[in-house]
Amino acid sequence: MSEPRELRARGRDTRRRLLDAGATVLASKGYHATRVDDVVKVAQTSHGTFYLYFSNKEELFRALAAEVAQEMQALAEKMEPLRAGATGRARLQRWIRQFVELYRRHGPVIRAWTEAEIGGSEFGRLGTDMLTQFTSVIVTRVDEVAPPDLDPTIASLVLVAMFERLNYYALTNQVRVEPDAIAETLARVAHASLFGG
Amino acid sequence: MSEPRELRARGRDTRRRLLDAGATVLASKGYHATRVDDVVKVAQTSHGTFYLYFSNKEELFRALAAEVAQEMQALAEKMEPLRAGATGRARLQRWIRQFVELYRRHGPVIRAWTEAEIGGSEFGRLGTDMLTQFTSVIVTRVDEVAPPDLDPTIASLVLVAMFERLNYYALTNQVRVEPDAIAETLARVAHASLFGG
Amino acid sequence: MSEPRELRARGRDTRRRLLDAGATVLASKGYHATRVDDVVKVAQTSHGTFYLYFSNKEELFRALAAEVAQEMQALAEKMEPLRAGATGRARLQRWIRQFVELYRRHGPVIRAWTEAEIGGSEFGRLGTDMLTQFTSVIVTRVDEVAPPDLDPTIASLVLVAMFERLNYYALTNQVRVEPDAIAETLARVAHASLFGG
Amino acid sequence: MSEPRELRARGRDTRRRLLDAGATVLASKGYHATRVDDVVKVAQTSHGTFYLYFSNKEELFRALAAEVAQEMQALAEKMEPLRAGATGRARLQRWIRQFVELYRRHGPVIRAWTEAEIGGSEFGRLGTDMLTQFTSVIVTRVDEVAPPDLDPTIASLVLVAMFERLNYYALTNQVRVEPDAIAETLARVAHASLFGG
DNA sequence: TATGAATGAGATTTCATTCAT
DNA sequence: AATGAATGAAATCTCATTCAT
Repeated sequence: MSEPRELRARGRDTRRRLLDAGATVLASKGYHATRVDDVVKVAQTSHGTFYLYFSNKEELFRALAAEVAQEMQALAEKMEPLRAGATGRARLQRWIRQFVELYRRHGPVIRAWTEAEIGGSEFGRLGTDMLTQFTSVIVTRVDEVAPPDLDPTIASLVLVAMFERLNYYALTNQVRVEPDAIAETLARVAHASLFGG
Repeated sequence: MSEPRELRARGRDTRRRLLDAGATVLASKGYHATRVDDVVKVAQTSHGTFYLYFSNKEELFRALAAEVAQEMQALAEKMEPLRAGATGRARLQRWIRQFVELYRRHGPVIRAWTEAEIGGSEFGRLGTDMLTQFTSVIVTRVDEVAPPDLDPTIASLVLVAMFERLNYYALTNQVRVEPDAIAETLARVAHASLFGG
Repeated sequence: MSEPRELRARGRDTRRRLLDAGATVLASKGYHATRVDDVVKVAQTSHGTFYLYFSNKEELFRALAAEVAQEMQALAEKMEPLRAGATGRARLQRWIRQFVELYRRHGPVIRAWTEAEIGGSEFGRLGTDMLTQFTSVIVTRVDEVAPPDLDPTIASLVLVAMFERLNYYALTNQVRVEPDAIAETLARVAHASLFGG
Repeated sequence: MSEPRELRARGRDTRRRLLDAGATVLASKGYHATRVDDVVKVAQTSHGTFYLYFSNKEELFRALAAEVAQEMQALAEKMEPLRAGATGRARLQRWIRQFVELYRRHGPVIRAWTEAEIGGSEFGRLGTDMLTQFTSVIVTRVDEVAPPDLDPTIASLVLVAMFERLNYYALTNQVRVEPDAIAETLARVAHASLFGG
């Protein structure tokens, strides 16, 4: 079914259009409220074509998620060791700035994970896994520097939690905050929690 | 329609059962996937009865949300001024401990807000409003003590973000973390970000 | 889902109407070509109602098949020992006459089994099982009287084959044959094949 | 459309491959469940190509049926006059043996006729016609020898019914019966019904 | 106050056939 | 002669809401 047929240029284009349309609709309606109908309308194609490329709605989002997961994984691995001092904080801030950028581009998909988590769909599990994996890299870094009385796992979860959620607030709510301000504040709080003020 | 008819004891009981059932189902399936059918099954009553008490599905969740909103408002107002030092941190931790407890009881509804936010339902807006209101109290407290180079609004958002999300992770994911450990870590990070290590 | 809810008189009536409608449509269109739409039209009800009683199309036919299977089983068990001579043949003929009657009433369902057999649906398997069971009773009777050089199993299959198919031809094709003539010829051929002319 | 264009060797080959694929799929899925998609996959060609050779799905099956019909007609005409006695029976058995062989090769198509009969498709009618024609030859032979109190038409239908169905049972059901055993039993029963034991 | 039954709009999915290269 | 891609009509199924008792 979903056995990835060899695609010619046109086919690849259509598939891409469907993926992009999926992301767009996801952004405005959320996972559960997204209709295949909306997606094909945005992609300017037909129902039939949709099922030519994805065997169902969930698969479209899995494909979308896989793309994002890959980027997140890559970003996680780019995180350098944490360091005290202004230089260390600046370095952390630069990394967070990239996270903000990534969230800006893929926030809808990441949010959709969360939404799908509840109810135990395949897709939701993918999100949980991603977060877990992402966090585990952070744990490594935190572990290297955390004071002995701070549990590195919980601390890392706190960091990921605030990274993710603040970006979420910034993206959805009226709260108009500049990406740089976000990154700065996050870096400051994260750094302070590990190395003190 | 929804103008609360005078209810006898039996009626009040049925209504209560429906609300509780709503919360239960919300917890396991999330907002969009919750079916009236599930709710009435759990409440051990019928479709017809449901619509005797709520004019539609959304109204049930609004009622549920109103209850939670009230508790959150009360908790926010109980937040005392923030103080440096071990005593200040301990006091903050006690307050956070109460938040953890509240989240433990009402997490599903809070999560559902988030889920419903996307797509712009009435219910979703209610959640946004709640968070905004809740945050605004925090802002007041943070404003009293934040160093001049820290934006109190963003900082407060960071705090709310990490409060909410860490609890969320703790409640959904496999991550088995004790309520007290959560409160402690959150208090520590929050305190450090405002007063230094 | 299909857990047989307790049905009140009205519900039982609707369910019955759907079953009868199913049999009617089956008769005119066959299994694969039958549309839920046709069924509900004949039953004078709605799509929604259909799925209140059967969780899908196949289940309707399974229910129908179960009813027929029960009648067939009962008829098989009513078959008396086979005997040579005019009396024996007359007795066999009376039994076959009942089979003809049964086929006249339930032919469409029996035919649908055959149609569904190919492709391996649940429903198809039910048909195979029924035939097997039905045949096995015949085998018992044939075994009591068959000459030593006649394999009772194959012989019984031949009998069942001609019983079923002749009725089928009579019911579908233009071939206008009277039920009594069918029963007589079948009895004659069956009797001759076991006891000679 | 379907007016057979002059085909070069390559075209003939493709057409043949499609016909064979059609028979294969028919065998495993039955008429109604056969998809053009399955056929072209087995034939290792494309949708577009399919419609180059057949103007629609039904036409493929008509072509297939025509081939089988021709063989059946030929076999029917090869049936020699029926005779009493061991020699006559042996002769009949040899003919039936050929029928078994034919059914073994073309059973799927013959079964598909039956399946398609219901619902009144062109293809189904073709099957009915074929059976009628086939039976009419048998009637001629039976008429020559049937005792006066046996209706030759019904008797012939009985014979055809048991020929067809027993082979069908043997081919589909688990019933493992040897071709020779089938032919022998069929010959015995048929012969007995006409000439006595 | 309660409830079993019914409804129908709308969502997903399938597949024969046509198109464009 | 061949084929990858596209289409859209039609089918199945879901579920919030209303009805009738």
